[in-house]
Amino acid sequence: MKLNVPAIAAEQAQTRQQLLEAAGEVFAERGFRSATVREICQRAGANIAAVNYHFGDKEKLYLEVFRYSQQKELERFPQLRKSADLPPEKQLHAFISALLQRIFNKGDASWHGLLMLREMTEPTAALDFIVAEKIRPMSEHLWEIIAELLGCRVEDDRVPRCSFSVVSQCVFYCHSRAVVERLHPDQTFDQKSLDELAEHITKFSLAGLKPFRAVKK
Amino acid sequence: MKLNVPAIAAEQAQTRQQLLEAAGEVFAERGFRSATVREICQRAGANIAAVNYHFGDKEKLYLEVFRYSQQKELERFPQLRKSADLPPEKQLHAFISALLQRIFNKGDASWHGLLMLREMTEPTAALDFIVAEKIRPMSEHLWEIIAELLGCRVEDDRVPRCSFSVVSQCVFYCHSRAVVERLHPDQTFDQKSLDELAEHITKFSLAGLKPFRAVKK
DNA sequence: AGATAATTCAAACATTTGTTTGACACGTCA
DNA sequence: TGACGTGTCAAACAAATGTTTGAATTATCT
Repeated sequence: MKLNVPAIAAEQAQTRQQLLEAAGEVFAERGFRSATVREICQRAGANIAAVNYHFGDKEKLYLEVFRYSQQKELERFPQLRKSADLPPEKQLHAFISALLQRIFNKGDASWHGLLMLREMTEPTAALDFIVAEKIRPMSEHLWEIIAELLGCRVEDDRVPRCSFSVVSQCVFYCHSRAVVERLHPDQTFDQKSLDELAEHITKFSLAGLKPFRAVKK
Repeated sequence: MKLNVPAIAAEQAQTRQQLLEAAGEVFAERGFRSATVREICQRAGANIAAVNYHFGDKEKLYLEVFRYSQQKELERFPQLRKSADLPPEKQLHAFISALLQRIFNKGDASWHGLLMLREMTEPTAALDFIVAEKIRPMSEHLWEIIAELLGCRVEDDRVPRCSFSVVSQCVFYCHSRAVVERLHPDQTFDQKSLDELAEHITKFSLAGLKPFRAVKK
């Protein structure tokens, strides 16, 4: 079964990347265990032996997918941090909005979020990588915003709890999407809904933070 | 391999139930696909053929586990609804507290929550059952509380959004437990922490609801 | 006790699946 | 041109796994 002539050298060295893309899809759809290297290779247009040749085995491919995913997401969403000149209320809104954008990123690789979701219920070494490279930086950024809004130090006990209260409202629509869709079948997640959602969460959170504000000093 | 003599007739008719218990554990630990009927039967002290004999096949066993789980939870947590004589603020606190108790139920069947978690990332027919039998009733109860706090009708658009903001803070510690543990390794989930958490979420939510209150009429 | 149905058991079957193998194609460089 | 390294391919291998089977065991009822 020979492919057509064009794109010879081009596709040649791309097998590895196509495997990563296909693996990302399949792992996200089926999970590590249920995903088969046969399907991955088929979707990548590669031979069954390609995975073992390029990555060693299925598990090494899985870990490599996360590095690849993280790298691609960095290209897609370069900034998100550093806007310290804005008032903290605006910063919080920007944070929430950006987080929702990432979560519902329908772009060319919507499997990033799904893969992370799977790591939640069944953590592997990949989750340590994700937390260290992705979640902790975001979390610390949010802490700074929250601490400023509360008027306390970042190390204060109230900061992580209130941060969780904010983040939880965002990730909820990702984690519990299946339930939300069953409870409210008409709910959509287009850009307009996302903006409204960010608005709601910001309003709710800013008000929710108030009783935790440090006493004037 | 003969077992010892005592508990003959007792264990005999229990094979089916022991299979359900063991299946609940294994499905929760490994997921539907990765769970093997061999391990389930081994943990239940039954023969490999027991699953097919008592339930038909692995998938029917899986669905039966959810019915069994739901039934057991109803025995464990009978009430949770109906306390309309209390002020809505107290009702909200009771709801949040009860939800956290359920989520972190360490009792004789801590796999209920894990199983639900897996259904989130990979919904099957079981999720429809759960939503209809378990989640929707709880959700509607919360709607009534929220509507009363907001001073609006249950059908108002603000009600489901604000409800999600409340529920999300509770289920977050279940869904993102793996991340929370990595960010805050010292965090525990004993009874005392749970009470404090319920306190926090209630305080945050009651304040968060304020700007959404209907204008006086 | 004896017949009948229900249940359990060890073994085998058929399929799936990750991995390996050895041959083949292609480009590079001496 | 010829040797060599890289990448690809079809086929096969070995292990795991859901399911089936037919005999053995146990319970139930007359």
